[in-house]
Amino acid sequence: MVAITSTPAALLHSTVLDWYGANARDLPWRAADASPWAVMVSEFMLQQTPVKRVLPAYAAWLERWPAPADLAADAPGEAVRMWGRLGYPRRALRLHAAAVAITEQHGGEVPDDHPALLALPGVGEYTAAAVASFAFRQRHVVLDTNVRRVFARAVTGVEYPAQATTAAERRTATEYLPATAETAAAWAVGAMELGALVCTARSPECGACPLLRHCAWQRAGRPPYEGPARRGQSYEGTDRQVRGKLLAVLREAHGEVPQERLDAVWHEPVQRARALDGLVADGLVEPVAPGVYRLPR
DNA sequence: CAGACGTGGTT
DNA sequence: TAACCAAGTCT
Repeated sequence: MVAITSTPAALLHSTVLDWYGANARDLPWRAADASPWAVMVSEFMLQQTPVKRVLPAYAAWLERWPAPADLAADAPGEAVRMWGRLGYPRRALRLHAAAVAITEQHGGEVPDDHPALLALPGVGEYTAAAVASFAFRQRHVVLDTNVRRVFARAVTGVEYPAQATTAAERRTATEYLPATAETAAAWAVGAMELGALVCTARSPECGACPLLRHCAWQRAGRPPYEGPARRGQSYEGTDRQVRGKLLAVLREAHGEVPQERLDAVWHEPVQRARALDGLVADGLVEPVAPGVYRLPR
């Protein structure tokens, strides 16, 4: 049902809420019994990693560590190992550090206020708002890449948002933030879902979009993106690739690894050494003796 | 604040 | 195929 409303924002809200009610995916972190910790785990994993790849890792993680204290009691290296091939393994380290902070400073319960969430390792503006909104049903601007794209198109009338989040975007998102907490929380997840399923980056399904008639980009004739080339993420031959190969060996080793096993993953010694040093500096790898390494204890 | 930071799927 | 994209954070 669509509510009779008087403002454009309220119309947008009810339209998206109705659409979400009929089209939302049945994701485990949205289940009624998903704990705040489960929501937080999902948010860490979903930072730059697609839902499909997160699903199995999320289930395995929570089975092993159902509460923050469970993870905090384990070695950070175990978090890195469980992270598997989700990518950006520093997130695993930060999630472990967040679990320690929650255990030591918050009695083992994920804090429910935004500033406390923001103070946790690996929790930035988006994740703090997302956990506060999804887990605690609070009223926050939840501005991720999906919501930014929906705003860019439906409100601003351009195909893509700027590379970095601008003050203008935050202003727009704040203007459109529903007044009540429950509606704001529903709007946050609904706008994200719309961006993820319909208003997608590559080929949006405008024909199936509930905002078709309200969309400024549509009204403007869907003009193509004009800004500077959106820089790709080159990977082949980068330190990141070497780090990934090194860490993969450590993850699968379940113990100490001699230098020669690491040397085998990359031919170029200078870059290889730089990558390994970087992993050590980041705390992802621990030197135990000259020429011997392992995941952090 | 631009750039670093993994990995795999899609176009 | 190379480029782009995926619920970002940190420095």
